[in-house]
Amino acid sequence: MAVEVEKPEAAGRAVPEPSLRRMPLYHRMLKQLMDGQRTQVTCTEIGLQLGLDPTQIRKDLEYTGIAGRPKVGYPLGALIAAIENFLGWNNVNDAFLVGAGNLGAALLGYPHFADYGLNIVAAFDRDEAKVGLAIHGKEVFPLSRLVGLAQRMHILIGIITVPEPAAQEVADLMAAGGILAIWNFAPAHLKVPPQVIVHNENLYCSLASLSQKLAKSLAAKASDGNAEIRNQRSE
Amino acid sequence: MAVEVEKPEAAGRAVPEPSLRRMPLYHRMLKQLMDGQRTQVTCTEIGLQLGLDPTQIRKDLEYTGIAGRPKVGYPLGALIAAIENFLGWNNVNDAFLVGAGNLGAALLGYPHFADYGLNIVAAFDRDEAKVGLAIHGKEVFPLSRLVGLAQRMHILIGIITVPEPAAQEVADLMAAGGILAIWNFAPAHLKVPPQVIVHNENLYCSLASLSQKLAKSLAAKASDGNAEIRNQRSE
DNA sequence: TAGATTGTTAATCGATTAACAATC
DNA sequence: TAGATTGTTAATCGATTAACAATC
Repeated sequence: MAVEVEKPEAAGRAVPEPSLRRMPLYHRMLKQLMDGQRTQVTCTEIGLQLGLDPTQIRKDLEYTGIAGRPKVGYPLGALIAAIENFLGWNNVNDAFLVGAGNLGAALLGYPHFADYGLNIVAAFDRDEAKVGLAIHGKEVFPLSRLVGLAQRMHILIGIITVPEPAAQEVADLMAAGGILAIWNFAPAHLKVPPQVIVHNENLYCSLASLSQKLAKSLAAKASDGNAEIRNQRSE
Repeated sequence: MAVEVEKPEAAGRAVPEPSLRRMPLYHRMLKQLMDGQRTQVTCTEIGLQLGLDPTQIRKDLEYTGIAGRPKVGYPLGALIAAIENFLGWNNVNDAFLVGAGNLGAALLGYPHFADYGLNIVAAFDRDEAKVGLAIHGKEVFPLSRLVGLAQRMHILIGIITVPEPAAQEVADLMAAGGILAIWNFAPAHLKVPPQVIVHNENLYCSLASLSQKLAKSLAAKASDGNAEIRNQRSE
């Protein structure tokens, strides 16, 4: 007998990455409005504040399931709650961080991650000298204990802040420990099993984009300047 | 007399942001190949290694001005040089970093930024206790000296690693100091003059995207599991 | 030559933006 | 009512992917 498998409604249609990344911007702005005794907010207002198109915001907010009222806008409290619910900030995930160097320590000390669904419960490092230390209140364990502890504690999120050459090995350990989402700060292309989600936070990529734009803007300015000089001469 | 202003060729057609962000990935991979005595490389090969489409890579590489040869590929050394030149990594820009906290210190200690066109020459902080310290060899100056020093040293890049409430004020100081590109790590929407480029590196935005995907993937899995149970029952 | 790869043009896909009816 | 805003559909825009001739 052929069994009709229902399409899991949870899968639904994937939310566009840019929309996901704008959600926290809305959330922060709305929280600030909330402090000012407001109860309603319109897309026009959010757009003005954040420099975004109101239509785009309306479409983004639709993903959260909130309903607004024409001319009035969205109820502020309900909207904030809808965003938090949509992003899964209500059920906080425990996470392991591997690589207790400068950047790792900075993330361990990052404020308010818990408000954003992330709770870093422990750090790991290969360096014996770091093992046993507490950095911003999080204990550092030896790398050898990563797989076992991740399995036992049902850890789902791993953060990689090791140097590039060690990144793949750490990713392998995380996958072996049952971790399903990796936030990777090492400039490396990780190979992971298909069920594991990887998010690369490669600062060199961001920097490349910034510096290329700066170079281009300077070149344009220099060119404008030259044109101006030519124009003055020809007058 | 109406003067015909030539369109500055430097402006050209803007390079897509995704292409810019892939450049460093190519660069790193090619550098590694270079160590292995190779002299040529094809898009097929790069694509296989990085999990990208060869056609996309070919289009990206076209922006650097490199020319390849059918069946042979691109000359490795020339390609690396073309990428570096395209991204402006040959002329390194001096930068100021404001906010010598955890994250700021991590960036001050970030390795190889100079190889990627960025040279952080000084840090600034409002905290008197930090002023005068050297963090990873970079001296910390009081915030009050930012504008003057930026002007005198012709600094073009500013990095913001202060807490959110101070970010706008720091951006204003940077703009006043003649800085043209801001790499902003504070979760704030900065208002800057039109000539200033802002790149936001908001970790909460990345995290939101990651955790929402994880939540969705878990929901799908749970739903699959339920479907399986239903199927077993119906057999 | 045969076959793989480049360079380039066309088709597709997805996100943003515009248009507009419904409604408060 | 008049006018602003939501919700939704269509048009536009830009990036990715496919197709294919040129060529090594």
